[in-house]
Amino acid sequence: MDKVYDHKHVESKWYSFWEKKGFFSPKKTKKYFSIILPPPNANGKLHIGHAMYVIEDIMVRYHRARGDSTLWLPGADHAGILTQVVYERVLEKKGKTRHELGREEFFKQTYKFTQENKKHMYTQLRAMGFSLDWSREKFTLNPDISRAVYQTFKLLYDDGLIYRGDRMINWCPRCGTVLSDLEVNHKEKEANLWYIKYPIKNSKKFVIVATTRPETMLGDTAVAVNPGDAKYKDLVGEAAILPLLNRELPIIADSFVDPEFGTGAVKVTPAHDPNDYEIGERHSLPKIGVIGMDDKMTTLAGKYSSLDKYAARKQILADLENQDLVDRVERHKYSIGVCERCDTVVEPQISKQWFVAVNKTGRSGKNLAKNALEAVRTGNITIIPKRFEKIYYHWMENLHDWCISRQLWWGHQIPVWYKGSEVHVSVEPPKGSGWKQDTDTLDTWFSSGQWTFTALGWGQKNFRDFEKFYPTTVMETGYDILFFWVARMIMLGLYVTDKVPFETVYLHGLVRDERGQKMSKSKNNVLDPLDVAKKYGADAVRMALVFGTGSGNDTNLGESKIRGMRNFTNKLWNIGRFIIDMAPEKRAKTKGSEEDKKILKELAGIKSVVTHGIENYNFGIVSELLYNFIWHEFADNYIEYSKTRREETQETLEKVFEESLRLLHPFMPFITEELWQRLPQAIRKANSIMVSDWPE
RNA sequence: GGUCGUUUAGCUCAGCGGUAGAGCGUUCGGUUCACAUCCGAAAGGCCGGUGGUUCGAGUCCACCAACGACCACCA
Repeated sequence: MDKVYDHKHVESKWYSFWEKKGFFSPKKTKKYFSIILPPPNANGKLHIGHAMYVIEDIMVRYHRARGDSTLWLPGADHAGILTQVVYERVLEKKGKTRHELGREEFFKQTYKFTQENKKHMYTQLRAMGFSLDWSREKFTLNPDISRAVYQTFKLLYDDGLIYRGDRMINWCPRCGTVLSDLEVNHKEKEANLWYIKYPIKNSKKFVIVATTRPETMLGDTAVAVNPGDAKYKDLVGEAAILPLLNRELPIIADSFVDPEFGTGAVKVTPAHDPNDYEIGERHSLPKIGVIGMDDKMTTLAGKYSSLDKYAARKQILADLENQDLVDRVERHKYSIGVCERCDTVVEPQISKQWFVAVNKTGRSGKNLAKNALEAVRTGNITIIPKRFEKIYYHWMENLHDWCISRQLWWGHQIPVWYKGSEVHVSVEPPKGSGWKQDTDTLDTWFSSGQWTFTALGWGQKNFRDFEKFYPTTVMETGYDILFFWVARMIMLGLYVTDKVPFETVYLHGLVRDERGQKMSKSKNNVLDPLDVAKKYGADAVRMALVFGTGSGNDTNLGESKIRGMRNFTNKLWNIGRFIIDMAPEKRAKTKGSEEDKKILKELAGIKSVVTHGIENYNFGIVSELLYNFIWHEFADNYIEYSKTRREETQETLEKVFEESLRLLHPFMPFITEELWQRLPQAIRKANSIMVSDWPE
């Protein structure tokens, strides 16, 4: 054995050994343990956050050693809007647009793009040592998955829980699609608040309204005041004249209006503001769309039509100034919605879209949000750390209907066909001619929300895995997608299968750089998991990611920590060298000295602590204790002690080392396998540490 | 506006009721004898602040402060 451990000669060798032996597939035993890998987006390579999958690998390797029928199922996500945006950027560099390619060709190219990324990502997952069952690999856009997703759509539709309607939605003018509320980020901004004078009909007086968006005034259909506002009491029922267009606007009373804000009078634009939309509904106001889906003013905007909305704003303000209708301007902080994927300012629009009625009880008696809340409240699903349960409740209790249609080309096309006024919802296209399929695609989270059961074969030809491994045992993912994904999986899982999709949700934190800053290319602080794995070994990277971390908290990771863990691999290696390479020729019976008793007692203690720790998701502590035991108890104390009496300590050395390797294997699979294989055959009870029993 | 989290050694973080911990860094001393990716020793903390509960509190409770995150339809 070399003096220094070289992971390069070890890691890839063992991974292909395990894979060839079929160790990643579940054995047939009574107890099941399953985790569905949160599918990484197939539009790039893996980042350090994905390396957190190591937590899943630890659980999976542990349960395999416990003898459970253990499945860890890999897959990749087509990631609808994000992938479309990414591939559009690829096209942009070639000076092309998706419209030049056309829908079919764009889809074809994007598909190819994702398959290439996928292949590369899978290589990366293997390099990290993740013991995934590749024979069951799935892609969210596979035809069989698509069929299953269509079945769910139909179930919900037939149950009255999916509907199509004109609603106020978030529109991204850049992406050209509707976004769900979750896909809109709110940014705090300081902007002008313009106070505009609206003349009162048959009077020389004005009512002054405040707005941050003067261009929307062209779509005003009322002025609203608070019903209890004495200052405007006499105006209610009167009319104001909309400047520039001279439209008559009723002055109405609505309790939404805050008498303390601005002037206490609000312009109402039902077509371009969610609150105004609500007011409009309550008072049956007309809705005049003056901003088009392309962010240019429509023909309803009169002389401003075809101007970009910001250009229109400028012009409108100038025109108002000329008529002396701008009372004053204040600086004002407000929050503005932007597209999560491209940062473009989102425009509220009224548009016909497909929605999931999350708060409604269907004919089946099921209610998505209610049932999903109950599952956690009753403890059928446990969320770790516990504080996220409260966050989950709060979100679920305030859910709005979920818009699931997207005007994208990349995704599952909506399984609805139209012919004239007929609407046909089904998995297969309807028979007969003249039917045209809906051109929209489904929100990517609508399909990934079903991943726990579609990936296991639900609704497909081979659903044996579903019968065995569903509900899955643990869902391990980042807390940042609790709403996007976890909540949707709970809703759809319960709805479709009548069972929880998983028993436990374990949420890990985000990986940040050494100083706690978010990793980003512009800051040049990005750690590529494969780069560091190449440099220090995947074992070291894995250990560094869990060592001394608390669940649900963000973890700061720098190269120095990984280096420290690499040093630990070297320590292990040299312990191995000492025990294996430099074994004494003869052995004597163990006398059972105080030192022997001490190390064996400590070993027994560490076994119990590690077992409990893994069962209770305390990976940070467990890894730290193992590290300290092996280095500071075993190496620094017992091995030092053994040096002067090798013959009578060799047996204990081997025993403690062998068991330590098995305990450490879920964390550092490669080096533990390598060293374990070098131990005397007599003390190894399997042909791989990966399939040997957990130390009892 | 609401909710949640964080605040412990120079840096990054564990610990969450019983005499202050780790990794990295720092200082001093070690070249045969597994490992300098090492060994031995040491310095360094009124565990954010103020009250309270307790025989006993980084550890539980209340309030405060700073930082961070998330949610939210105030023009």
